[in-house]
Amino acid sequence: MPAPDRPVVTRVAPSPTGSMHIGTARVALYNWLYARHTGGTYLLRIEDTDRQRSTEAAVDVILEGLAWLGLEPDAPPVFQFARADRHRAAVAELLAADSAYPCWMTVEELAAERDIARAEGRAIRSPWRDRAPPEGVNLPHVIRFKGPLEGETIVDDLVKGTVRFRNRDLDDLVLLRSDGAPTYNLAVVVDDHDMGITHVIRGDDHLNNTARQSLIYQALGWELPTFAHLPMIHGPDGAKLSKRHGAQAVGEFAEMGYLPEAMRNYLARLGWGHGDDELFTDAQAIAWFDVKDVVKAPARLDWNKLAHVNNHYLRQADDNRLADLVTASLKKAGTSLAENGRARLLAVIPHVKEGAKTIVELGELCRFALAERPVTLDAKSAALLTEETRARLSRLAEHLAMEPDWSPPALTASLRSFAAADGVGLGKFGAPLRAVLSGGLPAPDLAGALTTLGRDESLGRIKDALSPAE
RNA sequence: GCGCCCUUCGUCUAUCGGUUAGGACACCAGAUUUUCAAUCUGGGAAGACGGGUUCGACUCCCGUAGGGCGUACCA
Repeated sequence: MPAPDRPVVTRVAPSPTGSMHIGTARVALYNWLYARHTGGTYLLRIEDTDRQRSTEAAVDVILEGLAWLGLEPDAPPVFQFARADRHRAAVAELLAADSAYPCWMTVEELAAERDIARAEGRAIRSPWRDRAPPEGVNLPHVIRFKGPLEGETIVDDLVKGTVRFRNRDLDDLVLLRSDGAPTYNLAVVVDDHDMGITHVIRGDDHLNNTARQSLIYQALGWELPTFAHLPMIHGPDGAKLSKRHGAQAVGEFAEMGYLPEAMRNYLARLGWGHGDDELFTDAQAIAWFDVKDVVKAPARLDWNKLAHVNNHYLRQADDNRLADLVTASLKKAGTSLAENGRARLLAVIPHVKEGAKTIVELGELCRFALAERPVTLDAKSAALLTEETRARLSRLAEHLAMEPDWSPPALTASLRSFAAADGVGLGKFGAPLRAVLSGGLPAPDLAGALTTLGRDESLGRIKDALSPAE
């Protein structure tokens, strides 16, 4: 346990695989929240010891993902691979202290031992643990950790509580591969120590590793950090979250039109709670968050709730920002804006954003306003234009043209007064009016649609529909 | 096989031995109505199972079942 007066240092340590799992995003968020809550520091380490998969592009995906989420680290990232010499030096220390040993087992021998060990229900053991080196000196070998065979290792986890492991169930893990490359379990310990990490907050898929890592800390004579293992995020069906559940990577959520602040709120609430609070600001989350309140059980991703949270933030978002996002989203879908597109977007967004769950959906709701005259009507809309409704729309156009105040309340009143004057209910001309204004695309209420389009465009669209193209 | 973790409404959660087990999303019904949505009102919905401990258990202990993770010269 770190000294209580030492300032908190947390870290998120993803491996660059080409995408950033949403679970990683939540781990980052919790580390960030805890660091902010305690006035500590939040760091990033790229675990790039797997040279095959670790590309610059894969690293960028992580950096961009964190930036998008607003969870950038407080210092430049540490690259694990670059610290390989330091890791090897730590192994030299372990070797000198008789806490590690070279192992010359061949892959075949290892496979055979694995089979026997499994059959006997025990951990694998290397014969080289207590044996002198072989004759031929330069044979390839790995360096293994020499852990205790008796007693138990206790992990005091902030989330899971006290977890006990019998040391005899723990095998002597490989520290250095036969090519001299450090392994993950060694590297994390050395890096977390060197980076001064006080709280290791990570996915609970690492809980089993923790016992063996604790042993390494002890062998090196280092103070243990506090551990907190977070449950994983599953798909709606309870299985491990994967592509087939709709999305898995942070970038996919961004592309689908979720707002980063919505993701933060949703992810924070998934596996952690503060009474009945559902929607909260970053400041509130920081004030309330504590790792010890994290739930123990894995949580399932719920698209409905995410949509609800996203809608909440969409309503609050600045319209200019939304216009930017919608523009980008439409562009991705192959629609580029006309010259007055920006102005039209800004006019329509306030009227439709309450009904949108995502940016993509918001874009769909904006489409009717972006259409160029003459607006093409879909079949259903065209069918509404009978002789009778045309005549009524014509009278309505005259009526609206005289309306001095082109605002929602005035237009609502105007539509009512027209209905009265024409001796019909709103239902008689509401649908056709909507049809000629929107062409059949989704649109807000009539007054909202008229306001969005403006006087000229609205009257123009009505007029277009009255003189059908021959 | 062995080891470790987990288990409250469909989902996310509250409860920290004594509650009519609360909230949110979703769902259902109704209201509103110019489409869809939004909005408003109301409703149904839970402690996996079996043993203990206790005056009292969702809460503590044990077992069972189910799920997850690990068991790599991946991370």
